[in-house]
Amino acid sequence: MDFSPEDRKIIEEKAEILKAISHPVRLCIVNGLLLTPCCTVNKIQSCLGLPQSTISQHLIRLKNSGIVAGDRDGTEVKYHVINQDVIDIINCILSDLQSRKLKEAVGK
Amino acid sequence: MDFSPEDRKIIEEKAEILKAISHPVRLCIVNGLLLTPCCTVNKIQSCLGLPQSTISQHLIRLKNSGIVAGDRDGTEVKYHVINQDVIDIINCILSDLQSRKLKEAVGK
DNA sequence: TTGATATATTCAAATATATAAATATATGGA
DNA sequence: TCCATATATTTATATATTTGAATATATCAA
Repeated sequence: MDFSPEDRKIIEEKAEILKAISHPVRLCIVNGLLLTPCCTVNKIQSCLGLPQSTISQHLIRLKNSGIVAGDRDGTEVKYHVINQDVIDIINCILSDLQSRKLKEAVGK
Repeated sequence: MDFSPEDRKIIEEKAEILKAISHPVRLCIVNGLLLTPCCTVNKIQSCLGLPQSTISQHLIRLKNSGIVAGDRDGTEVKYHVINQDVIDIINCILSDLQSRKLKEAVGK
């Protein structure tokens, strides 16, 4: 168990990704964006019931970490997840919650 | 995309796990413990070249988050990973690094 | 241009985290 | 018991993060 500078760099990059999704609000946002891609800030805000600036700041954090990307559509910006590690991690640890959500969606 | 209190609780718990492994030193420790289980604090310390108290504190953080457990063996304490989510996540995002390490180990 | 809506940015305050030296505790052997 | 080794805890300091109000910007329509 010994790490080269290259190994350490990989570990630091992965740690940065984990840190970006390790906040409940951001994990919620990313999980939501996987279930319902192309949400706007407004939609996310009304789901989570937090101030607009708080949501915006979390989204920018996620964008700066390369986890989400936003496409402007008129006055709105639609976000979606672009990082495969994050997709894998969430499919891994939130699969139960996700499949339950999908069932609910079908039930409607 | 709407979350019940139960969903939120799940998300908070998972976020807590992610946060615990989102620090480079702790990610390094956990990754190392998966490759080489039952390391002592001393061994981890000499691998990472950090003060003993720093390593100990990170290990305690990991223990308090339910990610590792330590077994005392005389004066030593041997740690290993006990959290399946964490095992899955690391197998997911550090598989390249891990398989390289395993090859190196075989090559010796 | 003006107004309405959506999103981003700035700012200050509160809170949390990371670090390492110093110290304390635990264990086993002489 | 006393000593050596290993690990845990305390403490102080530095740094980072989170929050939301206030403000700024962007886009479109009238």
